Amino acid sequence: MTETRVPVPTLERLAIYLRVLLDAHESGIQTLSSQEMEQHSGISAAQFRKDLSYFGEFGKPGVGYSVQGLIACIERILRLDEEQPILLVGAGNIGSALVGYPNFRAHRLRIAAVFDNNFVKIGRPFGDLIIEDIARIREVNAQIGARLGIIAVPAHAAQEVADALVDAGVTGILNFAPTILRTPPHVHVRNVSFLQELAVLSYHAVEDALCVNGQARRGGDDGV
Amino acid sequence: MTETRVPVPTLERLAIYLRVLLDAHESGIQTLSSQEMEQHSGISAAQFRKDLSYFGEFGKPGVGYSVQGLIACIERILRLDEEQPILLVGAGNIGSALVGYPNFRAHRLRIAAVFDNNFVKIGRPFGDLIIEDIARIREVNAQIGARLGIIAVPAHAAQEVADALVDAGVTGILNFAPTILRTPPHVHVRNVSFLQELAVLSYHAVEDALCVNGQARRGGDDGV
DNA sequence: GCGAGATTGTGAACAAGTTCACAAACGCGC
DNA sequence: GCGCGTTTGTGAACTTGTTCACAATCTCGC
Ligand SMILES: NC(=O)c1ccc[n+]([C@@H]2O[C@H](COP(=O)([O-])OP(=O)(O)OC[C@H]3O[C@@H](n4cnc5c(N)ncnc54)[C@H](O)[C@@H]3O)[C@@H](O)[C@H]2O)c1
Ligand SMILES: NC(=O)c1ccc[n+]([C@@H]2O[C@H](COP(=O)([O-])OP(=O)(O)OC[C@H]3O[C@@H](n4cnc5c(N)ncnc54)[C@H](O)[C@@H]3O)[C@@H](O)[C@H]2O)c1
Repeated sequence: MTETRVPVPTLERLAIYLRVLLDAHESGIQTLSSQEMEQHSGISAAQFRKDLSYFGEFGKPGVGYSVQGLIACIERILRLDEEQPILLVGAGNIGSALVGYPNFRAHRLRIAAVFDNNFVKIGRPFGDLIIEDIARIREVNAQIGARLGIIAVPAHAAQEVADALVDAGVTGILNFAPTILRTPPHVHVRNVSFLQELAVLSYHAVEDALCVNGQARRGGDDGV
Repeated sequence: MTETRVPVPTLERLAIYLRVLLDAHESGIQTLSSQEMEQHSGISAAQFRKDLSYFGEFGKPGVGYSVQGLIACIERILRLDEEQPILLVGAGNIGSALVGYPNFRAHRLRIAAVFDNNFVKIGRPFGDLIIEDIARIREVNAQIGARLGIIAVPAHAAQEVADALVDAGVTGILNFAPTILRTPPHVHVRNVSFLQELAVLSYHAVEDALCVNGQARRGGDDGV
């Protein structure tokens, strides 16, 4: 385990492993080999072991990994070992789905406050919370101390909301709006784009249809 | 342009380019250089050109790319040049956000039918649609001919829904449920996991906080 | 305690994707 | 038409991430 920078794909998979482990724990399974992890996660056993090797040694040769122990380790790595408060901005469709989502709890992620700028909405209940004025975000987060924020506002408002989140002390942003956000270097942004996902599927769906129905046809495109 | 298999990251970026181009078109811009694309998309000019090179030559040296022309080309590549019907399964929170989402239109993606198995919901209106019985999915898609499906049901029901979608002729699935789906090889699946995204952010958010506040502290973890 | 069988952790080989750098292509002004 | 500044398209170099393969480690039964 030579301490290098951890690849992002590894972090993404860590969350998948964690889900599998929680399921296994639920089912009363005590121990899991990398082989079994491959079965359940679809990620190769070698990849699983390599991923963990960035952080230390968690398994026992000949046995596998303690489910409970590994859960604790991965949670610690991902800082999910203690509750992570989150600021949600945008009390619309997406925001609505998120506040009601029960699975966050299992990962100790909690939406701690919701903000909007529509003063018809401000003051109204939203899930367990009351919608707050976006103007008060700094002040509110002085209490909460959240490092994570979610942007669920229309694209044209996303940048100013990002600025407000950063100003309020957030260093990680999950962005649902279809825009590129400009943020200081210490702030991490991850974009969620359903359109992008569907576009990729669209390409493949038809591509494969051609290969299945017609004869497997490759190249042939003149390109001009 | 040697005809090779197109990398998935390239396809993902194609959707981003398309969005930038549509914005530019909206603003009346006629021509765009790869340099300008970098400005707007955050993706390097070289990457942009390399991505396009998988599909042909679309620009003019010394000038750049015709915005309108490139929009048409990328739409054709992503099969977004004619309407793509989509089957949505699960008329819950996520489903609700999706049916009401206006941006799909701009990409010629249309949710053509919604299915659920809760017979309190079946028959009710949902956006512009009426919720259909999941049992009728094959029959309904015989009319529609959709190749794309979205799974927005609880995790425990996701696999059977996936099977139903495949049976109905779908070859691309966007999956919101936190499970690994088992599908035939010709079916492409993309998973959307907010938890995963947040977990990655959680790692970085705190990691960076340490580097900013405390002294840049690396290693030191005993790992056992 | 010791051999058999299982499984880990990891360097080394490999694959995939990104960046570089430059020749070829273009438009424009003269 | 011709040189000049601009920008493309792309092989080659580089970087990053994945897979392989095997020595080292552990358990268990006897
Ligand atoms: N609905 C979907 O299925 C879907 C899918 C993909 C992406 N998105 C994107 O997610 C974002 C949110 O989508 P939605 O459907 O929830 O939108 P929505 O219109 O339902 O909600 C947006 C909310 O943001 C609030 N808002 C606007 N400007 C604000 C500001 N400056 N500060 C604070 N709040 C502000 C509005 O008052 C509204 O309550 C959009 O960018 C959309 O493109 C939505
Ligand atoms: N809500 C969120 O913010 C969120 C976030 C991330 C992931 N997800 C995931 O997305 C999925 C949907 O979430 P949601 O909040 O919309 O759930 P939901 O409970 O609001 O809706 C689920 C819908 O699926 C229907 N359904 C259940 N079994 C079915 C079956 N066999 N066939 C057809 N329909 C069936 C239910 O009747 C219900 O209408 C879940 O897997 C959830 O884990 C949700």
